[in-house]
Amino acid sequence: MFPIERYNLIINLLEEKSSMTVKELSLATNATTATIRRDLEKLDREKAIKRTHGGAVRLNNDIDPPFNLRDSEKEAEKIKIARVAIKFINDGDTLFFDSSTTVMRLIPFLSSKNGITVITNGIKTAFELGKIGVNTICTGGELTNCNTLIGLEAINAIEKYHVDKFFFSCRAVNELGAYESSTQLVEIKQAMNKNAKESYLLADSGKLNKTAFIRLNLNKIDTLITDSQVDYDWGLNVIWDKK
Amino acid sequence: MFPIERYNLIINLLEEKSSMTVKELSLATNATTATIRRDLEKLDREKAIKRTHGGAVRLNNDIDPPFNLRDSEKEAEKIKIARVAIKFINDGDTLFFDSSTTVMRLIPFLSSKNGITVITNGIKTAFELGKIGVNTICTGGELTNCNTLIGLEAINAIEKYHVDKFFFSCRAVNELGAYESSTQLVEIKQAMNKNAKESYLLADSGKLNKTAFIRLNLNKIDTLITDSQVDYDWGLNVIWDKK
DNA sequence: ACACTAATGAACACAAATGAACAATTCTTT
DNA sequence: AAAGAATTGTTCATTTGTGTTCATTAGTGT
Repeated sequence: MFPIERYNLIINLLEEKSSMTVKELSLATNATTATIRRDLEKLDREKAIKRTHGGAVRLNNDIDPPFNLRDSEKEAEKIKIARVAIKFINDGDTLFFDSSTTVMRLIPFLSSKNGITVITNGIKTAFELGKIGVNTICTGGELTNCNTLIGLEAINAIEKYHVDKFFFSCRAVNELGAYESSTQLVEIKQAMNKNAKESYLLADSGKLNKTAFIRLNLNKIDTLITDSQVDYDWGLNVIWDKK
Repeated sequence: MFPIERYNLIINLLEEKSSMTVKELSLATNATTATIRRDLEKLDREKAIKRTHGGAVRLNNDIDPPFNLRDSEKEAEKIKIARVAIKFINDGDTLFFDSSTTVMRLIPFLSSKNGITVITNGIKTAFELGKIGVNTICTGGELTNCNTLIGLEAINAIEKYHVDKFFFSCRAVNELGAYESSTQLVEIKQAMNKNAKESYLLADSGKLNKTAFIRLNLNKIDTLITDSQVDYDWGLNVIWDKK
């Protein structure tokens, strides 16, 4: 086995198991513990894994928990957007929410509304909605990123409901449409879009005029809400924070 | 368990429970109290938690009081039970978990297993499973208590899967069966019980010989796991924490 | 063919992590 | 306030993992 193969194997094993000892890795790769230690040192330097006394753990793992503090990125913009978006929600509305952090910023403003029902594929979104007593329905599905439910189960759940409004975000937007990073996310959003009377795309200005991996058609999107003035005419209703 | 994993576990537990004693943490992590004290000292220095006499509390005390309150009781018992229960889970098992906090105490011990898949109707349960990289499927449904998914949607999801083992808790147990506080919870648990080869009921000793609103038949329950010796013969396999 | 380099394993002194024991400290109860 | 209980910090021993050095092997370039 070549070194590179071993590195990949180690990374894959760690992705599956979240932590492994040097001994386990040595057994799995047919290399001595000395070699594994050298590998781990290198992979740690390259930030591919996290070295620990006795073995290594996956990195990706602990980025998530401090959710409240974590996504300080574009926080102000997201709140601005939420303050605009909340004006489109009326008492008694039924809503689809995607699992994005931008849409989550709407939740605090929802407590002033009455009789709202939200269907979402975001676990944290559901949790936060539940906390403030909003009538919440969660789609089923497989969990990714500790947060988002995807797959057939999720799509089926979404297709059962027909709602008034769909609020969602994306990775990038341009005149051709909105972009996402995986087909599975696109499927979810298209299913929600299809079964909503109106759709609202929430995207901070940093996402405008960019692309990402896969496109989501904008056909039925009524309104793009963003945080600063835009001049493009993309054939849809564009609203931004005026102040 | 590596030190880093233990640190994360401590922080996660505190995030959920707002305060834990050194003893409880020692049970939960399989480390002696001396080690926990050293950990807490370190985590306090790093401002990740707040050390107190007898244990530790979390720093940002602003999140989800309702869920925490109910759950602060019987912590040590729940962890004891989890330590017994984990022995029944093997690599590659497929599992149903209910949304109880008792079953959640199993999660930290799951990271040492390989190829586990869990289907749950608990949002927090799903979230915690996702964090440690366990393959997780969430049922859909209506959200209650910020945590539990119920209703037809949840039942339908459960009925699609046939698993090896079902782990659950309840409000009370006696010789006639297990009791729950609502019919909807009973429906969920019966659906899971039906589609699992083996079922394990986790109940602290305070729940034994009590009743609650509605009964769940014990027919297919193989094993009751509890935290102290019991003398009753209820015609099922009863296991308790020996030490 | 030759010198050179990368990769690996083996050996070993050193360091980290932990548990156990116990005196000192802090909390609780009366 | 004093006695008793619980928790803590400290020290010590043990286990386990680590980094380093050295020798060997196999591949690379001239």
